[in-house]
Amino acid sequence: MIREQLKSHITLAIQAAQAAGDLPSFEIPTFTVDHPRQANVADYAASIAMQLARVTRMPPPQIAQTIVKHLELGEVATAELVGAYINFRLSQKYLTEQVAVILEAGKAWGHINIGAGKPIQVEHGSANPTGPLTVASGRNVIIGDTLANALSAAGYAVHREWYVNDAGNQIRHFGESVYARYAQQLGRDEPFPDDGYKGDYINDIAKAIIAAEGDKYISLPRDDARRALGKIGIDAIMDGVRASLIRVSIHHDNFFSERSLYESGQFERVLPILRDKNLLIEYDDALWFSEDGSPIRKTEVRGLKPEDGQEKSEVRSQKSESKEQKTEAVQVVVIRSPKIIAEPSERPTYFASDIAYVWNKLVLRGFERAIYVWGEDHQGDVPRLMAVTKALGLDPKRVELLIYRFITLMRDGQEVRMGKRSGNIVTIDDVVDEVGSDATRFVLLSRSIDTKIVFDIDLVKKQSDENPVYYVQYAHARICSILRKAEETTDTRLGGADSHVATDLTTVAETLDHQAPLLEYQHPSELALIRKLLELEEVVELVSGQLQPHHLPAYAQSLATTFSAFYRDCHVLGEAPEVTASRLRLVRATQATLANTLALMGMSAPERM
RNA sequence: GCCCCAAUGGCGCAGUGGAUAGCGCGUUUGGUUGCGGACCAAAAGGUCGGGAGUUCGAAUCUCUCUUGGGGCACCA
Repeated sequence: MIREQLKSHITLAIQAAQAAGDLPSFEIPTFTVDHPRQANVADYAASIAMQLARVTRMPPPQIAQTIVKHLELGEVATAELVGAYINFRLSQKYLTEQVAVILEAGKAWGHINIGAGKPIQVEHGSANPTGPLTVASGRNVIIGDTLANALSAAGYAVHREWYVNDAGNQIRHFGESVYARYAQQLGRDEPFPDDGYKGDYINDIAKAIIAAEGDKYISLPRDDARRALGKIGIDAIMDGVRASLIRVSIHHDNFFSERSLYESGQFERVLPILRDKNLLIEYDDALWFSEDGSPIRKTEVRGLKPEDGQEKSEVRSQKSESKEQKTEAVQVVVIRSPKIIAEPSERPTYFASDIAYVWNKLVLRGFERAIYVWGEDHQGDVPRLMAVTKALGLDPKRVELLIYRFITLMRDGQEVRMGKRSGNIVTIDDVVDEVGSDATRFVLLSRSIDTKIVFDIDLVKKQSDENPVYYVQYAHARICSILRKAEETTDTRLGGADSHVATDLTTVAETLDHQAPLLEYQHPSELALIRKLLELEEVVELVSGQLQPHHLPAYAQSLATTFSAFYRDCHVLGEAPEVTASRLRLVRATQATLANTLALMGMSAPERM
């Protein structure tokens, strides 16, 4: 990447200056080369001279001058001093060459290799398998999938996983619900459980089971029937979820069963690690994890209100003693208890699963990093997962938890309230049916994960003409139109081959891709466009490094805008043959960049709209 | 009460310790005898919530206050 190149040039210049005695001896600190806030100032700028003022005891402008004196940039760029800033402007020659680089890379343009093939897991989705995929979970999977795309482009070996919560109380309620509907449809007078799932889809599942297997479960003992029907129901739900995911271009490498952590004995094998460190404590008939191994007191039980004033004041005085203590609240969580479920051996708590699961990810499967995409409702669970990761002797930096804020769905000017239990849900399918997958993905990606998104279905539909998603795709379609037109009017200017070869867009594109560069680009709008194309690598670095997918839509829009300026200023077809050919190559490179950006976001790049 | 997140033009949001804080929408005024007008240009619009601190330099880091959102079940 050009930014890295410039950095190493600066480093070399500093070392040369030191060797020549122009700068004193010191260790070069980490520094950055950035885009100036105002693009017309320079392409890149370094403020290293100001950083070095103290260590060199020289005035910053003089340091900058000294560095520039020793800078050898070749024909890549020119350096200019502005005060203590070293400003770089990429040369026309360099920029022109980059178009060939982009065309050569093609679909791989934008791929960088900071990941070096390291195995990394992105777990996303993982909604309870008790109902269809909701639009609320849509943000989860779309964030996760896009990050996985970006990490993959950044050179990591990415594994995409969905964690199926197929154990626990919710699953029991779900099984009971399916059983009740099943029995009711077979004419039994079966009461529907109070905690049951009331959605119509439960009826559909029951109906399908009856159609496929008849009434055979009715004669089984109730608990057995409940379990069996629950399992069938989960499979049915997950089949539906998978179908919904495909519609938004999301693929998981694995659907990991929570239950398998117990059935395989993994959980029982991990537990001794904590026991050996004396971090497991028996209290009140339950098994607890205590981060520092201290005994459990009632006041420490998460969420339990102190029962008398004395304990309460004890807690308060402890908290207010020092600020360090406040931030390091000890994590105390129950692992299993007969109060949660009568047979704790069958299935401990959700947190117990988390323990075995993180061990499974980092140790058994050897992912260097495990990224979790969680909704804000799980925000409170972050400290305990980090605590147990540490307790297992694993580097907590390997676990990265992304907490995104929920979306508010609006329809007919009103907020749509959702709840899986009540059956009042808006599925991702509903939204995709109305506004399409591309718009759904773009809208849900367009803001930082810390920002609540108001997804107004009517607005997204109504505004479609002015919607950024169409603006971006329009730019791509327009490019394709130019390439098509080039094919119609083609002659030898398209690169030596006989003029009848180009029969479709692909052929034109391939011809362009392998053509030798003809002219050096010099129009400001041409050069601005190339600079913008080069940013894709930086965006991939940014998104994968900071795990912030919202930079992608922003870049896509900015790229489309820059292309529009070029389109306005630089006519492509019908110019002098070399000009047309050069600009066609640039247009083609823009198409590749735009298409790759859209692909990272999981969106289509339409040739016509 | 404790924890997490946020506060940046009218609205919605970007912003990596660095130069004159950007983008979209909206508003105003313009632009087509051109490869797709689903387009483009110009203008107006900011004490970056308040205060203190660190730093050569703070929208960005620290502390504090204010306001808003979320989380604080032996639920998942």
